[in-house]
Amino acid sequence: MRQGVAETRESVQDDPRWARSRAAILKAAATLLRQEGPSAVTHQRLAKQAGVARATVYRHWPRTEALLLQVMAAEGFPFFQHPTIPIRAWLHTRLRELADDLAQPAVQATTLTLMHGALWDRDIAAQRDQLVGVLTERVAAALDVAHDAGEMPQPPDPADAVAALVGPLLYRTALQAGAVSDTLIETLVEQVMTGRAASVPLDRALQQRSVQPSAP
Amino acid sequence: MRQGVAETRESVQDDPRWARSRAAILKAAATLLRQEGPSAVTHQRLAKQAGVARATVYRHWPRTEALLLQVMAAEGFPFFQHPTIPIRAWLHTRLRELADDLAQPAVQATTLTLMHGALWDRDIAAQRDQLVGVLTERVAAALDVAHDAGEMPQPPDPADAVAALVGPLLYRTALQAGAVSDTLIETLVEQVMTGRAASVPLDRALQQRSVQPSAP
DNA sequence: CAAACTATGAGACATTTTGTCTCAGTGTTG
DNA sequence: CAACACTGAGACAAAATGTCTCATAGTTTG
Repeated sequence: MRQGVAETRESVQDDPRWARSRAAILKAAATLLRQEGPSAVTHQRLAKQAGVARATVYRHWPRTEALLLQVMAAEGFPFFQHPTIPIRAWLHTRLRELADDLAQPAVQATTLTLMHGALWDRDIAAQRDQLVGVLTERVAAALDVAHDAGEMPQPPDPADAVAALVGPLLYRTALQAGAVSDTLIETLVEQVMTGRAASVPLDRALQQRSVQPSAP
Repeated sequence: MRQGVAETRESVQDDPRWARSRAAILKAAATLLRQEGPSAVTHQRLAKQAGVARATVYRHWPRTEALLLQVMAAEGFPFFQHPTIPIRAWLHTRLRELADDLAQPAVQATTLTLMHGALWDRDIAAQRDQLVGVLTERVAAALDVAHDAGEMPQPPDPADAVAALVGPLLYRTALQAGAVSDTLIETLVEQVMTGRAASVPLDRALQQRSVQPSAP
């Protein structure tokens, strides 16, 4: 970028004009994604929405895919951190936070665009894998705490536990288009914490993990 | 359609040429969706892929959105039919079928496009609601059978049960990008059938059901 | 403060894509 | 065989896309 001249100061861009444009475009991208979906995130629409010139959008993000990825990555993931005992109560609170977050249209837009786009875009798939990895690690840590505290008989497979806890929230939010009740959360926590059913000796759950996108 | 002349024979189109073109375009749409995603499903790409003229694609589907919806609706939903006792075993087999289906790239493409597109397209949202409705009804029927057979202490809320059963499969398939193990299925079935945790007297689960798309 | 930078806005420009239309050719039906 | 209807090929205007130039103005440096 930057007027064709090679970068002078590393890759850090501290020019306030550049930062302003970047912020405006990012905000515009988030708005367009939320209101009309990824297909509305074009350089032309972005320029109009952000109040900048079309060329400026091209200078910042030659490819809109990278911009969309930036929007999805910007969210961060402040959930399931710092487990405390009893884990049941902690889990309930965290799942409630996540459910409230997933109730927001903007979050639904980024989450589903991430899941959807990962099927065909290698970079989006990497972003998705990273998010899933973080989430699994945090829940695994919490389950360890619970087991150490004697709150669980046998620690389940972390990946399975995350699927059993978060999967229903996703289903309720994205497919049933409804609110997550505290009753549902309570049921899920109790089910997972009780550690019902078979343990996982040779679990083939993640055997084909992290598949690459593109045509099969 | 049809050369500008008003429709002569209702809306049924039995001309073999028309049927051939339609089938070729539908097949092309499914292929493009699976391999490159919804953004690749344009009239131009469809024409090339289907081996028909561009004008023909416009004649059949002036809007590609309707075509995509057709592709997603064409799948049907042959799952969770005809419950038999014991429901545990029946549920296990049905969930295995669904998981195997969800493992296919083509099914992932249509399913996630349905969830994703429903956020901004009213028609897609309707299609999604219909799918969810059918699924919930079938599982509810199965749970009734289980309860009548004394297999379950207290019948859970059907919507919650579906979320608890199918949600994890979706999470494993679409986010963790992994295979669904029989162990996971067994765990899920056991958790739901045991009817652990609070019953659902005044469940607010689906209070904001079937929200309309478009900008918030 | 003044000069050297550097991102921006506005627009030109060629190219591609999109949507609509016409018309001759041909498969289909009666 | 004759009337009908869909298709393919292409023309066409409009819109979108990607790249470029240059004057202007905001920013940093001396």
